Amino acid sequence: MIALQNRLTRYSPLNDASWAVMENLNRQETTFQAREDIIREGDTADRLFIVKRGWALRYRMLEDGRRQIVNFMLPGDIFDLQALSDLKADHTVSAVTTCDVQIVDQGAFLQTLSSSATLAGAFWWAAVQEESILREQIVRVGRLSAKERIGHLLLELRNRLSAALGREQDTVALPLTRADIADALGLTSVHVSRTMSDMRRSGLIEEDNESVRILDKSRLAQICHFDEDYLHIRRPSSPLLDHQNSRANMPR
Amino acid sequence: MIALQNRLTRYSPLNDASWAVMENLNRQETTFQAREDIIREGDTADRLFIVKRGWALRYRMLEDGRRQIVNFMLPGDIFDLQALSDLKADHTVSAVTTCDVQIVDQGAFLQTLSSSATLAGAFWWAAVQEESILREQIVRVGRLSAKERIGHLLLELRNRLSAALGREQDTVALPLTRADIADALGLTSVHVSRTMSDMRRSGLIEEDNESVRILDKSRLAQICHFDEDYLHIRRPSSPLLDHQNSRANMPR
DNA sequence: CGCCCCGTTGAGGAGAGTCAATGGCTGTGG
DNA sequence: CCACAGCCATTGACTCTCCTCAACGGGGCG
Repeated sequence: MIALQNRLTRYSPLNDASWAVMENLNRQETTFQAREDIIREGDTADRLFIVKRGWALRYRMLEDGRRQIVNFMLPGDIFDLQALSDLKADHTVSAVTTCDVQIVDQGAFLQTLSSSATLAGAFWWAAVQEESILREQIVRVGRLSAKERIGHLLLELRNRLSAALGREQDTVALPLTRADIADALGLTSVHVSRTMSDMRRSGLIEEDNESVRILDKSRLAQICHFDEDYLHIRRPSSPLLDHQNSRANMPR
Repeated sequence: MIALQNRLTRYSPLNDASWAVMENLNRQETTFQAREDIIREGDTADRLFIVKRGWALRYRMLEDGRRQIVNFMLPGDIFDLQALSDLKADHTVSAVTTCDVQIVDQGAFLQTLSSSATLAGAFWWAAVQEESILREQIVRVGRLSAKERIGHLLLELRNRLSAALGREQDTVALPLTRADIADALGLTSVHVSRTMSDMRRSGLIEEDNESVRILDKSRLAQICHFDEDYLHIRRPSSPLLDHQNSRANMPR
């Protein structure tokens, strides 16, 4: 709940009425077990999902067994907002940990957009950020070395989790195996293991029981070409968010 | 014009009124020369762009000179729709060839969405497809070999250009250097050159003066794990597109 | 004509992959 | 309570894809 609240109010405050509307969407909350599929390739994209607790990830599988993780969904993240289209999903989303997910169908979503411009703005921001994360993932996988990719991902997760929690954290619970990290970064689990060991030895990170501590955020960011402002988006005064009078037809 | 028409009417026909609205947006059309920047890193994202003629590309530059091309914009493509947020752009868009670009500001865009649900739907679809292309790029760069990446990209461009032209084409003009292809795929121009020479020798493609001919689409698709249905999205009957009565606040 | 950009090719090197073995941890069942 | 299976992280040895550096040649253009 806190995570979603932080997410939705990140760019503009929500009044009580808007919040009440959100609460109202709460009817269909489902818990998925770790490794359980939330969306399967081929499912029709006619609902959107909000992570209340736990982690999920989106991946695509090749016929020969290769897997590419496209992105991670953390508490407070709204996903398949963009995909909402009644098309068949071309990827699978599955739970990393036990995961409480709020499922919102199209109708309810459209109602929500109609009833609150503030909420509509919040959803819009979530979508903008989602695409920004995809672009960053392309740069990471396409042009960074193994060490840079890992550090860069850790910093992104650190920042996103800090935002969800509402306070800066340098130690983050990381419920991922080496194979998960490898499949997200276009590497192998063996090489991820080697590289993270190096990073530990060189004093960049510490690891302890499924959690990682970033020892020197600025140094790591510099090494990995991580833009410290990335996702630290301050609220601009956008007509998109304040367009009470010109109600658009297009959701989102 | 044909390209944009094909794009906008891909999923649902446009009536004359909607089309008139589109024409009306035509006021601010700009021509960019090859290599000229259309959007610079740091620019405020307060306009959207429609490619009328030519190619453009979006890239991110690292301080040490590495470049990652995030995606290509072809005739008919609408871009920065998703980014529309008054944030500072974290990437640059520049023209590949001489490029006619229609620039639409936020106000005009919102007006358009309000005035035509059909157009709103068309824009929505463009956004869905844009994100789908980004996800595909992640899989390509993350998990495919050099040969697979190149073939996969060629097939995507072939299909997108065919859609823009309104008929299937196996020979496509490819105004990209080896370095461009390399920076899109996370390779070096030397290796792209070598690999494409191999592909020519093994009878997968032919090249002639800035254009590529795909000799056996099915075989190439199989080799590269390219989903032939990718982007061949048929129009589903989505409430999102027919929601005349519940006008949403959120643009797009 | 000469410059520059681009594609190509060769030689050698490096980063990441493959295969395989080991050891720790956890869960389970006798 | 212990034995064993299964999963995961780690490490070593070796391989291979892709990179780096460099040279050469063709074509466009001033």
